Amino acid sequence: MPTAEELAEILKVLANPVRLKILALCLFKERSSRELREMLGISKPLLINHIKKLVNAKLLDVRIAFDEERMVVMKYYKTNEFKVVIDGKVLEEILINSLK
Amino acid sequence: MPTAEELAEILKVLANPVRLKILALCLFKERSSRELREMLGISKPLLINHIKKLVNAKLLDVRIAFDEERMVVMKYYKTNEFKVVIDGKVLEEILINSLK
DNA sequence: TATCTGGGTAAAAAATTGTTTACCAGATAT
DNA sequence: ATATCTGGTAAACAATTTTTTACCCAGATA
Repeated sequence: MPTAEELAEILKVLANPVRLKILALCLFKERSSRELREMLGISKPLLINHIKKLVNAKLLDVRIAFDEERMVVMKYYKTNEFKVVIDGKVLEEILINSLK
Repeated sequence: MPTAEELAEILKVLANPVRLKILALCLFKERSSRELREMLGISKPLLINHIKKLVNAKLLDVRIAFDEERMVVMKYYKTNEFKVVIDGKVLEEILINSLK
């Protein structure tokens, strides 16, 4: 049973087309930073900024792997399974929580 | 089948605690501007601003009534029935639309 | 040496949102 | 006349979010 503030917070993370596309792209297979950048056509700091927010909200998972051959740490992103619903039932819960 | 931009737009309207509370308060009965202002403790222009966005997104309905006795136009707000879902299935649709 | 890859960050600019202040009309009441 | 109520709006200011620019590391390659 979320409060209006809590629900708004997660919706704020989802309410961005770039972040929705990142989640869509990492839905079936994990993607590297570079892959995402090329598919979305956005700058590195911008992608990292969006990824931060998604990881922070636990919508996106990170797997850190060490490439033995190239001696490089790699990060792979994959969308976490989630389901956010906003309907009358959820609003009713908010109403009850705000009255309390 | 929404695009990432379309879904983000409606989520942006929902991603605000005040607007979620307005929808919750107008869920079971229609409310006047004054009622909402007193229950939420916010200023008139601020309430109207939030209401505008909700009505614009078709999440909130307005009924305009003329009070014969007091010769005053009254507006009553009621939450429209809706259900917004964000999950793997929706993200998959976004993925297909963005590839197209 | 210079450039590429991988991983970033910090700060500033740009754009969007949220909120306040001040004002409008029309009718009623003091 | 002054103040209340209903319904607003328009402009300014504040705060947040998005995006860019510039910089950092290390290791491999030309």
